[in-house]
Amino acid sequence: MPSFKGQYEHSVDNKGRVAFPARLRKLVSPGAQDHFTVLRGIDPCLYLYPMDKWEAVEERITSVNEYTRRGRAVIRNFLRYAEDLVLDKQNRLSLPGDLMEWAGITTAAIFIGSGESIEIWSPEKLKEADEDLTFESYQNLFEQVMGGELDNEE
Amino acid sequence: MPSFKGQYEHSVDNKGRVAFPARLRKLVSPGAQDHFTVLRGIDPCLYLYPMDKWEAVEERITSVNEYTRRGRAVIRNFLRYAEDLVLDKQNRLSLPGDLMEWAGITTAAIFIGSGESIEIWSPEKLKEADEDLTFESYQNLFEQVMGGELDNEE
DNA sequence: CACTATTCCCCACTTCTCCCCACAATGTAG
DNA sequence: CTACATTGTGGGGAGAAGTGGGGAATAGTG
Repeated sequence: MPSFKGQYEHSVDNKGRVAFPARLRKLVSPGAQDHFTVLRGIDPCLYLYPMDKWEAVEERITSVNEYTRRGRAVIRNFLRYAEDLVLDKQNRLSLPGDLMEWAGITTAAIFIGSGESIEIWSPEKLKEADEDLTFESYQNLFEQVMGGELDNEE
Repeated sequence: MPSFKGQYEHSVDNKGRVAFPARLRKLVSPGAQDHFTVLRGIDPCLYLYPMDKWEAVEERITSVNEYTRRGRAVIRNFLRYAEDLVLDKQNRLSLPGDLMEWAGITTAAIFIGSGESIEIWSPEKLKEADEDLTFESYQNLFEQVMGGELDNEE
């Protein structure tokens, strides 16, 4: 199954709806049935998982030790900002207001295909995050990925 | 399977379409089924991978840990400038507008067979790159890379 | 129960993508 | 040299994708 890839900007209408990019839709497994889960990311953006990929994430989170305060804190703060979504008949998503606000998304959103999941950024926040992404750092990144020095910690 | 080789210039029409060189098409494995992935290169050009070759790249990228900010950044910034393409019925590619713009491709594109992949250059950028690399310095480079220190870094 | 707010389906319109047709240029076989 | 196939190039047009708004059904509130 091919990874999500590419970046696509779409406008958010005043009802909080965003078109889900058609190119990405073609990469969603039919098994996901237009069902997704969004949640806060560890960067200032939202993560969007199609249903079938989300199941793996749930397995990961349920494997966290729930009998420590650290473990409970992670579980609590991970899942409390997660929400299930379904595409409407026009292939749009209604992003929850609190998540949009947290991610700084107002009139436009940028979808970035990131392998197993999709990131949703406000254009402004993405621009900030991109300030330390020069062409040179992209070249280094490229060499890492293609060239072989990928330890799984990276 | 033979390596991609040779160089072919084709015009880009005002819909962003470029003919895929017939000579190269004959070298694409039937398993690729006219499917390709383009992405930014580490020189100011685009890289084009037939599907069967690209799959190995995806395997590498999906092995990166997606639960760290560093890993996320690697995945995001690598895949966001990549896009899947399919040849149309006239054996043409529709290059994405943002990638064309980044590579400076407007009315013409030069395909360069490069082993496992194909490079796509704007004629202007290629000329600049050629001017930076005289034949003499190419001779030295060639000897270094091919003749001697064959570590996988170069 | 009445009132408000929200959700989501449907419709309308614009833009874009891609299929199809056409044709010129090049290559190939007899 | 001629006949025919392949390749490269361009454009028209059907259908898909993106965007916005009206309005019915649903849920939340006092």
